[in-house]
Amino acid sequence: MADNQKILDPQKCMEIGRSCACYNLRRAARATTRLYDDCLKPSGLRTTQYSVLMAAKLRGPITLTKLAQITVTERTTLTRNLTVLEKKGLVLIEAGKDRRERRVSITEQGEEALIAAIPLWEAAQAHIEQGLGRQRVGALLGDLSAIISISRTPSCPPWRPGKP
Amino acid sequence: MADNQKILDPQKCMEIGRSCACYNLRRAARATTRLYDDCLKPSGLRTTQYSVLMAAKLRGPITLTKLAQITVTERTTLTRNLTVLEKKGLVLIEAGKDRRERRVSITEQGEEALIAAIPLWEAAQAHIEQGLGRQRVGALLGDLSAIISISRTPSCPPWRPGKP
DNA sequence: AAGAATTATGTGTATACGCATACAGAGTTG
DNA sequence: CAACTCTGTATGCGTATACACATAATTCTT
Repeated sequence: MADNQKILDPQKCMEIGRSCACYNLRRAARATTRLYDDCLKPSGLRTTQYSVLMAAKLRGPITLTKLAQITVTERTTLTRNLTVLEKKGLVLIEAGKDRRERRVSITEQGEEALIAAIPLWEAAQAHIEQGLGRQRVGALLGDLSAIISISRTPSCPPWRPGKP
Repeated sequence: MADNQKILDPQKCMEIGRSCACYNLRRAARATTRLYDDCLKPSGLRTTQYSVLMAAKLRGPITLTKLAQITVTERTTLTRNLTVLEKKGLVLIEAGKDRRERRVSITEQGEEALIAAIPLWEAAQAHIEQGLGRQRVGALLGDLSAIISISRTPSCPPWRPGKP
């Protein structure tokens, strides 16, 4: 089987499009984001903001880097996402003992925003669970966790040059 | 069960964070995107660009709106994504008979980019399939398709005001 | 055929995302 | 303590995402 074909086999392309984990995860993420964003609209929060806020609530005062690891977000992305929440007064960002650190915590106003958002989130989540079935949703969540772990494992060596 | 609590139950928050379909889909999408982007790096294509290019290849000359539906992307987002590919000379965008339409097709250079990218994509995909198992990947793909359909179904009525 | 409704697309604005790079504080070593 | 390294963040840049709104071309109505 010659790997480096000069001509693109339509059959193969079809199969690639159908089976690509990343493509389909991104499509599904976009679709669900629109649903959740739409449901959350009355709260003034977007899904991303809701998620970060919830993580800040749960993990209490936490450093940027740790919060980024939990949410599988680039540190630099999280920095800017948090800026939005800080401007809205929903989170507090302050220096820790180690003055390099920035510790994130939820504010009173942030908690109120969450309280308002939770029933809206429940509607979106219920829509998914009713459509797919709770069991399948559970299986999906397990697969997603596994996918995250696997994606973080830096195999795929020939194409991950790293730092020489 | 009082729905509108004044206090956030940590237990409940934990459960929400663990079970939110959107949050976990987005996390997984970010994780896989980094893996695929990393593998695709030698080709000069990002995952998004690779996917759009592949769709353009498969669907031949196709209008923006239809391509947007297939890729589950906002039309306006796709417009800008295509601009990047057009600047690189990988796609051609031209008016159709109906002069409102913009028809997208892949160029010769675009096909060459795909040919170079496919083995890199295969490495990323193989990494996922080896880690999760082909069967579980298959189940996941099915769930993702279902999630997309469900998310597009505009139930969730009280929170989708629509146009009055 | 003039006007209305519909369809296909583009722009302004704002958020979300991440790589490369820079910098500042903390720890380590001579 | 000076120099080096390591760690935690921030900034510059470019791409990705989508809503609200605007525009142009087609189709429908009367």
